[in-house]
Amino acid sequence: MTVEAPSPDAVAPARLGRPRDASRDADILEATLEVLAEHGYDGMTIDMVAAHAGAGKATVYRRWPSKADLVIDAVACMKMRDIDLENLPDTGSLRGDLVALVRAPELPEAERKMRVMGGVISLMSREPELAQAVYSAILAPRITINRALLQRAKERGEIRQDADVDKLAALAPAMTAFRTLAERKPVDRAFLLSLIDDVVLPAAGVATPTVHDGP
Amino acid sequence: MTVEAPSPDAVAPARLGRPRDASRDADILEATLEVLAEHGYDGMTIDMVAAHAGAGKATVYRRWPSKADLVIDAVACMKMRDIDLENLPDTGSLRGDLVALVRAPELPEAERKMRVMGGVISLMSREPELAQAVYSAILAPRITINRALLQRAKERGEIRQDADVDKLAALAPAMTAFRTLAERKPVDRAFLLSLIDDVVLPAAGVATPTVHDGP
DNA sequence: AGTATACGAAACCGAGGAGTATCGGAAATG
DNA sequence: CATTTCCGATACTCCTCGGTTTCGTATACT
Repeated sequence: MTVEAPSPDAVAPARLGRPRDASRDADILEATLEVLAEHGYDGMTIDMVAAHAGAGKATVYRRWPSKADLVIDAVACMKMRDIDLENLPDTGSLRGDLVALVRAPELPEAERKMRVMGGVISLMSREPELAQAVYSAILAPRITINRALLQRAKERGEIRQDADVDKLAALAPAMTAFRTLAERKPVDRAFLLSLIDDVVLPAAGVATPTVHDGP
Repeated sequence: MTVEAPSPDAVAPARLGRPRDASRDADILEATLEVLAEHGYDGMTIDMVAAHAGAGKATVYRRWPSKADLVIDAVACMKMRDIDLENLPDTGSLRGDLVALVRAPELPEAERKMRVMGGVISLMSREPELAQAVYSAILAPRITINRALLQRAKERGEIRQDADVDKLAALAPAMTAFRTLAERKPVDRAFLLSLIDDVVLPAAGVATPTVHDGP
């Protein structure tokens, strides 16, 4: 994304003048997400973001050419703080794996992701790049993890062999988004556990749906 | 909602001058929904709505005091064209009832409802009246119908006695909204039938999940 | 006819926000 | 120390859009 200035020595950019403070980038992106989650794309102004980041407007526009570019970048940069597919939970049972993904300290962050998505949803139709960023940063991580866990359970013979893994993998994210954005109710641990025990596991055809309350 | 002019004879308003053309109301509300579905709340301008309805801006503002009021009214007025709870389908089986609700000619209308909701989602947090209108006009009808059908199936002993009827009733609307707004894929008959057969019915614990293709 | 209002079209007003430019100061290079 | 660029702050331009008003015409009641 970043255009490199023409320099014969690519290793040492060695530009003139005061160098950019890289820490401002992260502050601005974080402020963007915060304002976005609270006010949505159109309710967010660059001044809000700058003030929230303790930065000047010029500092924002020196890094991103427009509001749209800033938002796309901010959304795309949410991707990282998630679980990598390498070390998934492996408790032996599908329920154990799913419950292991419900970690209380991450719930507010997950809920904010949903609110960010809500704040840009009406723009996604006209900005495919934004739609792509939302999908790969917010939706894909959870769906992909769920799919992997379900597929493993299927191969283990723990769930129905004709289970629709793709739909089941999207089930929890869909219900969570729905609850946050449409019903405007909180997504707490109880809701997620009930979702696992009363919807996902029964739909997957797990033999013994267990009682709530996890490890 | 309408304020009545002080008139001794309530039966005959008998106002002076040219009377309002009531047909403009419906045209403007319909135009509002159309523009809303395509551009979202902030992308929609009153001029767009007026042009789309073949009306003048003044005609709009003579009826609604502000853009927000117009949108709330337009959303609230979607409620009607839905099934009433009085004559639900009653085919004898839960699957039959659910499949009977999947009627091809109504799919585009249902999809537009979802896009309208998407265009307004970021505003629902700051406008409780709008959130209420969205819920009762778009979400509540489907959810309530599903809940009634599920409850009946439960009393019939067709589904698990410990099935979470409330969550199951919201399942299809949530997945449909998710598919339309987040995944941006079409909601066609095949998707809805697969949703019934591969997710809802298994989750409800129906004994024999049947093959796709309905009556 | 006379009056009062609704209609579509278009001009108009004012607020707010995206984006730019300027300023004094700070931090790097040479 | 000179130069160059970054920084936060702030003033400024330009344009869009919500909302109002005006105008010529149409349609009702009296």
